[in-house]
Amino acid sequence: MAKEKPDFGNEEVRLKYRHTTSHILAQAVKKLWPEAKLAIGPAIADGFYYDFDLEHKFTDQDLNKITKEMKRITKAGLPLERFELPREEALAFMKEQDEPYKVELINDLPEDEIISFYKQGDFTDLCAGPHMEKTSQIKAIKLTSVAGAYWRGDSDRKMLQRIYGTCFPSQEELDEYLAKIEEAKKRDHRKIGKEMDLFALYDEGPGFPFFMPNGMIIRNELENFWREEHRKRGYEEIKTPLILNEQLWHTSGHWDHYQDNMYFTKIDGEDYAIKPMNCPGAMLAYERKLHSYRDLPIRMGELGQVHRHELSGALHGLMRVRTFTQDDAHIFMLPEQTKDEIKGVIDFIDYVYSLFGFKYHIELSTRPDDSMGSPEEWDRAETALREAMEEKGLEFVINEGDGAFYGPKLDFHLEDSLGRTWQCGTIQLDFQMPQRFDITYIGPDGEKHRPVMIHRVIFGSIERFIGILIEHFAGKFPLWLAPVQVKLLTVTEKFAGYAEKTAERLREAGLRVELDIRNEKIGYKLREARNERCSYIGVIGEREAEAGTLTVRSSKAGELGEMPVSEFEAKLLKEIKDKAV
RNA sequence: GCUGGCAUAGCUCAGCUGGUAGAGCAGCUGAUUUGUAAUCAGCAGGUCGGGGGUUCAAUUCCCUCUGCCAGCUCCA
Repeated sequence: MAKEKPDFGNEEVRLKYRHTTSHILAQAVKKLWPEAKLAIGPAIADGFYYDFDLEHKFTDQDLNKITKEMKRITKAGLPLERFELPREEALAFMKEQDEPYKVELINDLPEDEIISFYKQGDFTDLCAGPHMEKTSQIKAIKLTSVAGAYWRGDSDRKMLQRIYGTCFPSQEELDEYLAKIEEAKKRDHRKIGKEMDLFALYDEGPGFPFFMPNGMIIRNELENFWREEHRKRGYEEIKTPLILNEQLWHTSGHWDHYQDNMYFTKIDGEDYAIKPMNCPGAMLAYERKLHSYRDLPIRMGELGQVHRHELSGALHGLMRVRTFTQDDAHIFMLPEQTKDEIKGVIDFIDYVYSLFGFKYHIELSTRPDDSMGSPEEWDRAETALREAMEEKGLEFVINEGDGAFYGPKLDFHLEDSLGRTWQCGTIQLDFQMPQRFDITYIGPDGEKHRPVMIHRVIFGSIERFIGILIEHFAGKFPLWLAPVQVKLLTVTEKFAGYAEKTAERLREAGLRVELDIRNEKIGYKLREARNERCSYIGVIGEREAEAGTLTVRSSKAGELGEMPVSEFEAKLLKEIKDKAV
């Protein structure tokens, strides 16, 4: 029975397979360290893990030892047998086994839940299942790492040891997976950022990235694009200060709800804060004058640099930093304009992400524990976001309790090279700030009314977005973003004159051109130019100098052969104009 | 912040159980004038992340701080 290879294309089968392997991991650990206490061990996206509470710290050698024991268990071909117990017996059983975490899990199960166990050989685990029939169905196992993880994901609880692993129905598939991970690591934006000299982080400023000339090119192009697209969509742009006085942050609610993430300073003995968000500044900008209902919606954009105190362990290249620039905007509108504005922003985000070929998923983050405002206001805001999504026919997952303290939000998540997702775009609906700042517009009735407000970003943070771009394109950026669009290489120094003239012409046309007229072999210069990920390489020798041509190679399309400079120039300008990827 | 690991030249890395450091690439100098992924030679480059301790002697052992990596927590 069930001797055929499991269908790994089927998610249920895959999860079942890996869940069974996590039980085998637990069995092996219990065999080697009987005093280990079992927590939980689910299957996850690319594998599985199991959490243990154990005095002994697992080492890499231990992982090898455990793997050996796991292989012994799979060879033994133990059947997995399910059985159920009434609540009291289940508790007694786990108490007898001295598994306090399992006891806690059982205690927290709903009254009417059937409590089931799976037994393989001398090992039994509390588990809802399902599982494979026999341990021998598990073929290729790799334990990948050990890391700390809080019991029940609660940082106030004990930290356990988590062993991560993965498994496949064949060694070939496992090897293929591991090779893919190795490949993906080469796309790491921290590595490419260093290789292409885009940005740098120094011990002098952990989480405070420096942008180098090549990185600034990408950044400036993105910002130019951002301004142009916002202009088209009826946004105006402002810039608000980095430092504002303490009182403002009391008014906004940041003092009460966001203080742990803020930096503070004193000026002339008065308390000031460095802004962690741009909204309070935008509120002041809005209320500088009276607004008529005819003026709404007002879409006020700002490339606003914020500073947030992130925990040191959370920092990650450009993806998670302590200062970043949000491509922020605050939309002030009539209540009845809410849904259309939300839809407009959804379309805007989709337009930008699609331009780069990004895949993304959307989450609706709801009311957090520490929030401002009434449940009714939150319901109203969540409903508006939900309905806008539903009317657009878009799928989303609910991220319970992850909203901002002032309102719920739609989060747009992009993937890095290893498939980790990062929140980039977000649309947040806010009924709180308008009240707190008492901002108004004059309605048709001549009375003051309260506008509704949206906070939204498209890139999210320029820094994080650049990180995602680097990994997505592995440094081979679309031409319009590429730091070096063209590099001209001479075969010998004799052709330096023609090369310089050509470079001058292309620069004149607006292209970013570098020139390599060094006295080196063409193969050497070519190799260097390719390593620098120049978009186009133009080789210039005797033939080209005579014919007024270039021999062109594209970083994406390979050899393109010889072409007239005019044709080359037109081709590149079109590619830039089209923002081709 | 927490758990574990790591920190040697600009970069990538060697350096067994303690005896004050080495390679490749990059850089500089010279020669080579070259047609699609590395021409040759020479030179220079490091108080071995910071501080403290043990020792006759510490890059190596211990403590501590800082930073980095993976994960957790948190989040754009």
